[in-house]
Amino acid sequence: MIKIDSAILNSKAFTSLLEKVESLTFKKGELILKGGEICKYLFIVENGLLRNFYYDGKVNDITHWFAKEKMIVTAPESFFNQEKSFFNIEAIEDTTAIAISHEILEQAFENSKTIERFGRILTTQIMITLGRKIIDLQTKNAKARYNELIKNYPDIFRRVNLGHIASYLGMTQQCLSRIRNNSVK
Amino acid sequence: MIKIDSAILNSKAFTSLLEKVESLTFKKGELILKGGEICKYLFIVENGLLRNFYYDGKVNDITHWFAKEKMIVTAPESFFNQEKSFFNIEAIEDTTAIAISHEILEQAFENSKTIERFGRILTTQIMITLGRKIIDLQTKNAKARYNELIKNYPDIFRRVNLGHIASYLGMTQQCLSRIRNNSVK
DNA sequence: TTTATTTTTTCACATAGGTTAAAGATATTT
DNA sequence: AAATATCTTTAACCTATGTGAAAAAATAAA
Repeated sequence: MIKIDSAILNSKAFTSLLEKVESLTFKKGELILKGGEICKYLFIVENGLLRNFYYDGKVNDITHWFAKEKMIVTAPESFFNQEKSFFNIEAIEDTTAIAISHEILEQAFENSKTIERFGRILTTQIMITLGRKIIDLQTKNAKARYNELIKNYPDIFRRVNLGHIASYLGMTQQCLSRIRNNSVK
Repeated sequence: MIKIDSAILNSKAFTSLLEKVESLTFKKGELILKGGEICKYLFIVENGLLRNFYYDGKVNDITHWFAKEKMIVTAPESFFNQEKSFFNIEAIEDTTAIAISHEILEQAFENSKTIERFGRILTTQIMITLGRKIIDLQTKNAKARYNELIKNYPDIFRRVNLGHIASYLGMTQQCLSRIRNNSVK
């Protein structure tokens, strides 16, 4: 989960970029991007909650990340390289999001060193966040990962169903349920 | 493991950046960065092999990534934000690496839109690579992760001891040994 | 070469978390 | 409010991988 710094959101270069982009609305449950399609947009959530997820080849869909207010979500590989997407994106709540198209963003990168810089800083922060998630998966057990999430994003538990949270945390829903009922240390 | 595109390495802006930076040499086994220190350099390996790793709080050291020729390694959080490092970096072979200091790189970002762009594209690719690693950890079993690595980086197995590879793959050395001896499907 | 050190394998046993199935809860629709 | 669908918990059982300890093999040092 990556939050965009307010200083960036409010900067001149960024607000002038935002003038050129659409704000889209989605209804709860709406599938915004389907795996196999090319992801046209990078979304910055204004209100609501989006998630991107994929299928593990078997039955399950696995949440890769959530994006609530001021957070960013896209299908990274698909959006930045304009190739078919492995990920799906869906609205978990009624959502309005700024939708920056690949074309507009590439243009902005070309034209503005400041935006290019924002892009670099943003991807750097995402890189760091993903690195932390790898470390958590490799060193923490299910209970500890749960505790971490509830500490940092308690509101997620009010807004998202537990199945999505479980897969985000790298465990089954039954395992999460066990943990929540303290039948696990 | 992130390889820098040759087109970038050979570009004018990049070669002029490289004129300003040092090339350092390390002996096999040398600890280049120790956890708790601030990481001064981003390394691009010319010859040899580096790895960055961390301690899991218990006994084990866990390899986070390897960097062989043309690959890049640093302690991302520490280097980019100039804070204390969670990671260590060590030389697994005698190594020469281009060492780009934070100061020089920040200057280059300021002065050159092209370098800024390289930075953004590089962090974007790292972001995508780390995303893939998360997916692998969540959806593939130990055997499948092993097969993936031996397919993509067979030379690693000749150059790195199996303990480091096992932790990189998110399993114990004993588990890796079992897999290699086909006592696991 | 012998000795010491490090790396890799092997084995018996333990366990966190997965699987399957079903029962309870909560929402949503009619 | 009844009926239907969705979400969450519970429980019994299973399995992939971890743990600890030791043997075997490989590598380095004396």
